[in-house]
Amino acid sequence: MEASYTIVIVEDHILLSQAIASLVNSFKDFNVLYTCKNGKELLTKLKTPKNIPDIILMDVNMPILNGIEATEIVKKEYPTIKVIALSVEENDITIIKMLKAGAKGYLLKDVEKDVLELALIETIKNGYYHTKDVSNILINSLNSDNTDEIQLKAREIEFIKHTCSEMTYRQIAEKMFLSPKTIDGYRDNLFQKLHVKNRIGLVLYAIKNGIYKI
Amino acid sequence: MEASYTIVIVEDHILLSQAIASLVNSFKDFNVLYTCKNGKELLTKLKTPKNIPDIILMDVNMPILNGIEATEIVKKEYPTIKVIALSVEENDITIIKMLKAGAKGYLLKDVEKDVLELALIETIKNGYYHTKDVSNILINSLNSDNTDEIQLKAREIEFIKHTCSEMTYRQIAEKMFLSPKTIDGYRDNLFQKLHVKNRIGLVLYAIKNGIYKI
DNA sequence: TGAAAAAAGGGGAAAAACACCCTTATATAA
DNA sequence: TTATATAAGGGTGTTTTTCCCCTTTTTTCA
Repeated sequence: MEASYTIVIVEDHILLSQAIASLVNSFKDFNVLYTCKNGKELLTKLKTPKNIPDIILMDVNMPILNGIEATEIVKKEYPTIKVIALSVEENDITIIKMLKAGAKGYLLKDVEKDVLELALIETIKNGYYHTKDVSNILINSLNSDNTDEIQLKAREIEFIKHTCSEMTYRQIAEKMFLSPKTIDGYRDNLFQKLHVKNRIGLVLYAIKNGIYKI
Repeated sequence: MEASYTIVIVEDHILLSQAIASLVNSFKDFNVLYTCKNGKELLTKLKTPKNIPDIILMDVNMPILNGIEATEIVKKEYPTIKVIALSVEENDITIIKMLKAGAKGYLLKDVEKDVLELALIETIKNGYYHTKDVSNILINSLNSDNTDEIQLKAREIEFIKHTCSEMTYRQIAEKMFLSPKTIDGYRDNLFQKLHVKNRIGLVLYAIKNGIYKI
């Protein structure tokens, strides 16, 4: 029988993308339709009906259009496509965000290839696949109500970015056309909001959450 | 003819490791002997003579024993094995460190698979392979004498780590059983040494160089 | 072994960061 | 339409950081 399912890989590192493609192609019943470098490229591709796959293997950290945003759009526009997240990120919040966005599974990049194959099979069969680790994270996140997203405003993000660039608050004030006193307000506000003690806490938060890239 | 060359892959993310293995096995004339999760595992494996490969594809950022240290040891103990670095790291210093350690090539993880194959072929044939980008970095590094390694002392690293944990200098002084004034000296010294403007620069440096892990 | 370099400690002052608390528009939702 | 939230701006005072200068002690090495 010709029961082969089509996979699309979205991953910004081409070599890894092609390597994973090679692996997936070695699985019985699965073959890779094409690969993409980021979410934007994927959305362009999907506009052609013959480019609609059964499953998308989606990296989370990508430039231009990241995995979370891309998944949201894909689920809205092509609800039949199943998305499996593939990431090095073990961060609870990222995982939850990705699942909220509509991913049917979340695989860490240090699983065995058999797990990947199983995830593909199960997702076709049952519509989803979760490893034990991810299930645990999900359960924990339901218990503790840490789901309340800290929502940062564009202006606050701008401020944080400048802080990360070793600028003094006075310099930031000039750059943002605000008085140093207003900048003081931004800072005080963020310290409280993000539960940090000082500028360094801000920088750490920014790096953790992808606001500032090293 | 039976002219097949053996490859070992050292990479901490198992799925990627196996994916790259699948890719390399698809190349004519190359096949993967085995894969390792880190440098330590590699060194254990290499003790058995039949586990000596022609080429090692070595990730740079790994836990336990990283690519740079592992390469140094491999080159010393098994000088005939050729090491090719495989990394997402585009950082000049990392690349130079890796090449100094004895790597015969440095590939970024966003090259095409053909480049990987070419690198393997060329390394067998000529003993080395460099992409244009890496060659440029090498040339630049020879011109500018930024080769002078910044050598941090254990005590300085301790200080930086504390700084990264949102501690004030007074708190650090207590923790390190030093007077706040001595801590001042550490800081001033490091600012100069690492060419940074303030604490934030220190934190950024620490994260970039793996001194402080987020 | 004696000079040089590095580590440890410090004084004083200016600048910046931090904390707390306030006003005034301006939306925005009940 | 009146509460309520939110964005922008600010005052005052304390603490911490930063900078530039210095001395003493300990290592290092020529």
